This record gives sequence, C-alpha cells and structure tokens, in this order.
Amino acid sequence: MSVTTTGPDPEDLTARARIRDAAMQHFAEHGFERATIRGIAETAGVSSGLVRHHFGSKQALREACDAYLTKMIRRLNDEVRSGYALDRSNPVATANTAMGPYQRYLARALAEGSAEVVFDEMVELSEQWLADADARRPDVPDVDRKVRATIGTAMALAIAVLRKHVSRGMGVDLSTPEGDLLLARALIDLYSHPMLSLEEAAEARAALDRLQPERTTTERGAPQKTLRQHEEHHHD
Amino acid sequence: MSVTTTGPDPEDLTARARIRDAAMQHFAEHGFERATIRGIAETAGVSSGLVRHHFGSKQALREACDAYLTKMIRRLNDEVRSGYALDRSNPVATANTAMGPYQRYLARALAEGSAEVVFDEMVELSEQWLADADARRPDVPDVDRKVRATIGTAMALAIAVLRKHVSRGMGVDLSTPEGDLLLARALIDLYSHPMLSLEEAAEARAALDRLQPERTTTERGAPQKTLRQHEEHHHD
DNA sequence: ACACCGGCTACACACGTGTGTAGCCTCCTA
DNA sequence: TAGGAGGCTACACACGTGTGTAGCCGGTGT
Repeated sequence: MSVTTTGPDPEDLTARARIRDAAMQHFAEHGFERATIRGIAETAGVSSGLVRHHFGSKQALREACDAYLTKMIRRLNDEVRSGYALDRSNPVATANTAMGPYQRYLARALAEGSAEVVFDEMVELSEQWLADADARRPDVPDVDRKVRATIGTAMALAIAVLRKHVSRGMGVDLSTPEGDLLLARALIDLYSHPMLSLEEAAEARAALDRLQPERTTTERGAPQKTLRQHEEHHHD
Repeated sequence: MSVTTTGPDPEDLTARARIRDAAMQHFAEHGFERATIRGIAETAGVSSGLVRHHFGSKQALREACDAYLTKMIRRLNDEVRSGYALDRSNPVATANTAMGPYQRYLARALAEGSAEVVFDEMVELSEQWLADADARRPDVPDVDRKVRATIGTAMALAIAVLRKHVSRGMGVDLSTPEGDLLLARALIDLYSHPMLSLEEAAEARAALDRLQPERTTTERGAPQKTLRQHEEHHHD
C-alpha cells in the first residue's frame, strides 16, 4: 500500500509523474487558484509548456491529480473489502494514513469542492465499518447508515482540512510526532465518550419531532436576518 | 432570546457595510482568490474604487470581514458566559446556528486558513461546555480539555466546511429543511453513540504507548494507530 | 538513411485583476 | 458664501498568468 509516495524514485520518475506530484504539492500548499503552472513546472524541473503538453489545461491537471488520488483510495478500498483489513479502528483514519503525503492535497481539494470520488469512497469505507458497528449495537439507528457514514467521514476529515487551526488550538503542530500522538489520544478519548447521553439524545429527538411540521427555511446569505430564533435546532 | 445578538445593525445602509456584506457573499461563494473586487463592488452597487477607498486592499477587506465575524462570535460567547445559555447541547452547534447566513463565509475562511479568532472563540465555547461534561464523567480524561475542545470544534465545523460533499453523501441538500432535519437526527445519533468501546479505547491507548518510544515512521504491521499522518515530502 | 512522432523548450499574446491617480459632487462648518 | 473634507467615480497602468504557436532534439521503425 503505501505506494511510491515520496522516497523510492526521486528523479527517475517520468516527467509526467513529476509534474503531477509537483502539482499536488503546489495545490496543497497554495490552493488551486494561487498555484501557478510555471511554479509547478519549476518544481518538476520542466518547462511550463510541458505541463500543458501532458495535461491540456490547469483544470485538467487538477483532475489528473484527483484521479490519481482516486486510484489510490480505490485500491485501498478494495484491499479492505477483500478482508485485508489491517486494523478495525476508524476506517477514515486508515484511509488518511494511507493517503500519507497527499493528505494535504486531499484536504485542500475537498475544501475547494473537488475530489468528490475520494470522499465518496471514504464514505463507503466508513459504511462498511459502520455495518459491523451497527451489528454490535443494542438500539437501532434512526438514520440511514450512509448518512451517518458521510457525516462521520466529514468529521474525520475535519482535522486534516482545518489542520492549521487544530494545530494552533492544540498548541502543537500536527505534523510533528508529538502532535500526531496527542491527536491520536484525543481522538480515542472523544470517540469512546458520547457527547450526548441516551436520555439527552432522546430528548433532542423529541424536540425535533415537535417542530418538524413547521420549519422555517433557513439559509441564504442575506445579511440582515442574522439569528434564527427557534431555540432548539442547532447543530451543523 | 438574543435576537439582537447580531442584529440588523444600526446603519446597514452605509456603503461600507454593503461592501463588506457583498464581500462576504463573494468570498463565500467563490473563495478569496477567485472573488474580484469589481464583482464585489457591483453586488454592493458601488464603484470598484470605493472598495479600495474604504478598505485599503483586498486582503484588508478580507480581514474586515473576519473582524466582523469575530465581533459576532465574541458577543455570542459573552452571552453564553454570562449564564445566558439557551441550551446545553453542543456549543459549537449553537455558534454555528447563530452564525446563520455567514456560515458559508466562515467555512470558506476557515478552510483557507483565516478567521483564526472565530475558530479560537468557538474552541473556548466548546471548552466551557466540556467543563460541565467532564464533571459528569466517571473516568478522567487523559487529554487536556482544550485539545479535546479544539478537535470537537473542528469536527463540528466539518459539516459546514465540507457541506457540498456532505450534501452529496447524504443525498439531500443541507440547505433545505429536509437536509437540515436529517443532519440533526444523524448528529444526535452519532453524538450519543461512541464509535469506540471503552475496551477498544483502552487497547488503542495501550497500542499507542507501546509504540510511543519508537520512531515516527509508520509501521504497516504495527497494531492500529488510530489516526496518523506521517508527513513529509520536501517542502516548507 | 530517412521520415516521423512524441517529449520538450522558448517565446509571445490576450486578458483579468489589483492597485494607483485625478477629479467630481455633496454635505458640513466657520 | 467660501472652503474643505470625505464619499464616490472614471480611467489608466503594471503585472502575473493561462494559453497558444513554432520549433528543436532524440529515439524508433521501415
């Protein structure tokens, strides 16, 4: 699994691959808009024209990067599906691990709205894990599994996407082993302690039912009506 | 309740305010880079030069937007702190709700690395909530409260930041009442059911301890290590 | 040997965009 | 009434950037 990634073949890679890697690096670091073809080309050690030669346009280059990630996540998903599961902890965590050095790119891409397939594949991983968990569960979930898997996936990815803020809040850089370890401990703690008791949950659900019939349409960016005032209903 | 929290604002008619609102709208929709001063000006119904006149530069405009959000979140935080707590569910959820129409801007800003203060303020809200929760908790957390609050905050924000993907995964647009409701149900379910049993958690912690002294490289054969992002490439 | 084709480069163009500058108009005030 | 200041506009400039075009070089097949 942890395929090629970084170490193996530094300069021996084909130019096309070098460009792709450089692009992922630049996209991850500066975002898609701010990243420049020339900068990517320089990092890859090629001319800017070659970038266009291999990938037709900047957008296509991004799509190629996404496709590459997609290939990786698919492979991982297949491995897990074929019972090759190496650990039974949070599957998205596994995916994140396997994503390794491309994690930053993935985070950026997701935040910018692309890399849909990667996200969806992670959701599927999560679903498989949830299937097991649901079996062990006493009560019956009142929400479709895929929905819960989706939200769980998003939450797991939040740390990567908001890495900068999380690092600041934790007081330690997530890129360091210390930060990594601290994060793991915190996640274990959080994941093993529900934030809502079953009673509170039931109450919240009841409250939700109570106001289900009439729900004001929230939303729209109109900046005047700032605070919606129905007391219950919070989340997201 | 605190309808006035973020009230319609004294003179929202002032051009400066209109520009700021338009900027938040554009930044939220297109991102900072892709948003143009001219576009913002047009939405605000003013000339592009006036944007520069009021705010010195595009970056300063963004900072003004962040500052505006900061003011709002501070007010909200003060309200909660002064015992005005309207509900005891997840505080970040409350904050998000109060953020209302600016949620999209906040999500973008956070994903792009800015709006630090808003995030930090949310962490503080979360900390206060955790203080109560910790008191009710049988065992003692092995991770600093602020760390857990930070991660919890990030997770809560994940839905907003990854809204597009979450909507797709859930099969319903989060902006609609249906999506909103479904999300609430799912969150209640997720928050009331730990993903790890205490035994699993203990085991994971033990595994962590076991490989703590070792180096940071990911061992494939190593027992689960919940989340791990080994970094490194050659940048930064 | 020749032609060919793909990898690869150098150069130029068009365009959007942030920013700078000059000036108008309308209050407010002395 | 004059003057000034600030809200506001119109116009122009410099520059970075994506993209287009022409051409070179080296290997490979016939």
